[in-house]
Amino acid sequence: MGTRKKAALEQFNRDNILEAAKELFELKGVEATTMDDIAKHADYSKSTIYVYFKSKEDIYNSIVEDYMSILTGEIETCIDAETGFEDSYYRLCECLVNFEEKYPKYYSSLMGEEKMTNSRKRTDIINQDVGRELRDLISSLLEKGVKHNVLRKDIELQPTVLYVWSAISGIIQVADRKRDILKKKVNMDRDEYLKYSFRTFYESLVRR
Amino acid sequence: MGTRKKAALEQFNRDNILEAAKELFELKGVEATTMDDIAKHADYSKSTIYVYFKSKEDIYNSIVEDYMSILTGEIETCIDAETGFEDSYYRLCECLVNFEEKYPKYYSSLMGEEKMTNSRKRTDIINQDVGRELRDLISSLLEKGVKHNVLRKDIELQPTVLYVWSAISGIIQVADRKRDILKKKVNMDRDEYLKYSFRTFYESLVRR
DNA sequence: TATTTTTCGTACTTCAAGTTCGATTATCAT
DNA sequence: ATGATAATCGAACTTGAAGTACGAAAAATA
Repeated sequence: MGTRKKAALEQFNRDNILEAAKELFELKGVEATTMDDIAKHADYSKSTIYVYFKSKEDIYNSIVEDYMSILTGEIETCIDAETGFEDSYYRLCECLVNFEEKYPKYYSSLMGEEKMTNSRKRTDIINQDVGRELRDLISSLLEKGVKHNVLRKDIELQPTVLYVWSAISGIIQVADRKRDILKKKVNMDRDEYLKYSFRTFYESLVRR
Repeated sequence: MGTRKKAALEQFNRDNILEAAKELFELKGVEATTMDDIAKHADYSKSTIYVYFKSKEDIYNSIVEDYMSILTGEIETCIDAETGFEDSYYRLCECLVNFEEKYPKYYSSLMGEEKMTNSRKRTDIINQDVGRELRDLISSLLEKGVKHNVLRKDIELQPTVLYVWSAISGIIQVADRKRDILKKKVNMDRDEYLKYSFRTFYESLVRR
């Protein structure tokens, strides 16, 4: 078999397995899904699974990487749009919110939490490859703000990239986890709260 | 034995076990610590451990609750101090930073992340008991701001409690996890970055 | 058809959580 | 002190899942 076809076939198998795993993770949760489950559902023998992935964590990480590039793509279209700073900012927020709604299971992994295991070995892919793209995107968002002269003059670009990222993702996380409290104590639904928070946060960035 | 003495003894045993578990969790990580390890190190038989705690997760959660009340206490002294809004705000930030430095292993659990397991059953204790205290403390911080007329007039108290909490904890989390990037790309050490972020964020709250 | 590669199936190993239960030891009430 | 009650021990056991081993079967290739 040509190496070309062979590689494609390998990719096909990997994708099948990942697809099956995604479905099960979604359905029963990551912990509750066993390698036997995945094998059965993907229609491979367990041995074959272990040919393509060296561990369950390996599978999980591959899925996270997939989602990471999807998210990066979506953010790119938000920020690259031909609009001003304010509009792009809100689009970015919206994009992250939508993503968190669609893939709550993966959101925290993507936002830089530990991977599956509690081991301290942090995979560098997110921090260095795809993460890089993200930082560049936010950086170009901020540059819009500079160009249109709406950013506060004392804003420094590089640290603000991380600052914006961390605050927005923190806000979304809490909005998800404290739904009850939002409802009961704050008397707001999640969307209202998010809108309010993003708007308030916006004020920390722009001239008034 | 009087029920009084008996209860005290039970507490004593529980505390011993928790103490041993804390040490091992610190030393080798939570996942890597087995129940046998804990039993041996605490000098009880495994059966006895299971008399006092129904699972490893139970132990972990108890430890988290301990730290939660420690943290709440520390925040209380920060905010109750006889100082103005700005000062209390920075004290709160500092307090959280210190805590994250001292107990990085527990920080994310305290901040509302999932517990040990990936199960969706969220323990309500944090959300309803101790979490309540925290929200009250931040609420009283904000009231200081209102009283001294430094808060923006369009700030609504209740949602802002969560807003402040989520942004601050997000900032600290990222500052910890992206140390490398801070150093290499932003050219700032963690403390500088935190100072910068807290100051910038402060601007989203106050009149200018 | 012969050879090599991939997949399969089954049984195995390992490891840790949690259980069982009879034996042992400590506590207490009389 | 002694017999009853309760707490602890220890050691073997069960369960469940990750990951491995390996020969048999099937598929692709030459």
